[in-house]
Amino acid sequence: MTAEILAVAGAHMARDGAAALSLRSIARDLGMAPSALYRYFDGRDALLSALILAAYEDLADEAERAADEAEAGGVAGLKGDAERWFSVPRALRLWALEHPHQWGLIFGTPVPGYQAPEDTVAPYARMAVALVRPLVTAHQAGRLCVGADRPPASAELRASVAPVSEGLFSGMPAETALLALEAWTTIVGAISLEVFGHWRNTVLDPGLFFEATVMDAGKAVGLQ
Amino acid sequence: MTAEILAVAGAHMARDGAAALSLRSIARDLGMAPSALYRYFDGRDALLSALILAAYEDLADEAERAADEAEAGGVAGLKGDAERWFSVPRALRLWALEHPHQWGLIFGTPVPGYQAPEDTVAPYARMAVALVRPLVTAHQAGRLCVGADRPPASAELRASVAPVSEGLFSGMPAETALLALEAWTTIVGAISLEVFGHWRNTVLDPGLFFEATVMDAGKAVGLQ
DNA sequence: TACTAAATGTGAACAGTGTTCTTGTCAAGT
DNA sequence: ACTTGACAAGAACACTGTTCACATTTAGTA
Repeated sequence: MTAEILAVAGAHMARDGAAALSLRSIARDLGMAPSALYRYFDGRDALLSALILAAYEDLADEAERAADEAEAGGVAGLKGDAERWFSVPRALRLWALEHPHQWGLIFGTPVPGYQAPEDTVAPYARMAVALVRPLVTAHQAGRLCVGADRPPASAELRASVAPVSEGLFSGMPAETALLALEAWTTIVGAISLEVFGHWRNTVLDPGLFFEATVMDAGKAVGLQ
Repeated sequence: MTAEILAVAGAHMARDGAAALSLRSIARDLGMAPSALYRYFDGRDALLSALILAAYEDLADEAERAADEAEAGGVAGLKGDAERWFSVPRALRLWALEHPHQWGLIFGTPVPGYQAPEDTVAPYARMAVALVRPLVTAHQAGRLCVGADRPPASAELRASVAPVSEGLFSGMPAETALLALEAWTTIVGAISLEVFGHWRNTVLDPGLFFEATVMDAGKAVGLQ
């Protein structure tokens, strides 16, 4: 039953966005009284939180699926490093284009009266390791030439990215973590700008631009 | 009177966010009846549109002020190219941190029932030229070494960024426009990720990370 | 079988919202 | 003196989230 409520709530969200989510309209679609929903969720905010969590999980699943598929292409190099690197960002972008409102739920304006529950850090981490997996495999194969002409990062900067450096890139130079974070920043920025409609009359082929952007970011991290 | 309404509406927005903006509460603060507001704005959406436009203008003013100040430091090179390049992004970030809700209004989830009016393209363009000004001055001084080791962009890709290439970088290689757009993507991504709270337990010093990110992006465009 | 207790759903009510419409007032201009 | 317009108020309508008291069903157990 909880799942059924979540399903129709998700459908409403996908069609009208989070701001227009109405408990009464969901109840109408389910043939129930509005107050009946309170047996399963204590209020609109809780329902929205559940939807946000579901969006995180869905996006993380998508990222992992893309990473798995890229690795299945042959870690040895049947697919190039660049191609593997691109697969997760492409999957994220396609997911975002298919589910713009859910993307906005995760990376857009935070919804008021809602602070990210601890449950979102798990899917967020899954997404991060999926994105990063091609980088560490390339590093283990000795094909990641870090910081071509980049001066070494300061101690403060290295300390600032320590969580990522130690969590995702242990045993690798801190500059790699820094540059990977910058790549992540660029990827999220590119998808958000496109999904939120900022490329109008600016970037005529967002898909092409996205590919070039992600590839340049990958090169900056050390991929060739 | 219209200005007065906008003022208290802006105050409400800055405190509670756009989703919580209430016509009745604004009317209460003004000592008026809610219906009286309809003399000046035809509905909540129109008022929100005015606030969005005001946010665009404010942000563009800030960017231009920063660019002017950077140039006043001496175009000849009293300030370095890198320092000039960083000044506008820093101003954007500080503005966003001071006005997180207005930043969300511009670069966050699009508000439903609102499509960007034509009026926003003017401030958006002002912001773009302010950001780009240090790049073109560096180019004119012959200090912009474009695409160090980057292979030339394909014809389709160059065509895709033609609006920016011809509008902001006329007479300069299309790769510069592409890389500047990528830098813009990174800047917006970095600010949004920080303002929307995604650096929690990830980037410990967002200011430091932002500076490094923008500098790396500038170097990618050809600054040294 | 009879009783209990939990689970589930209903309906009315309250406070709040955006919006519209009718009415009223007040000031300026012929 | 009369009209026109701007400005504001108030009531009303259709919504919204939320709470509460009350039914109804279901399952488990003495």
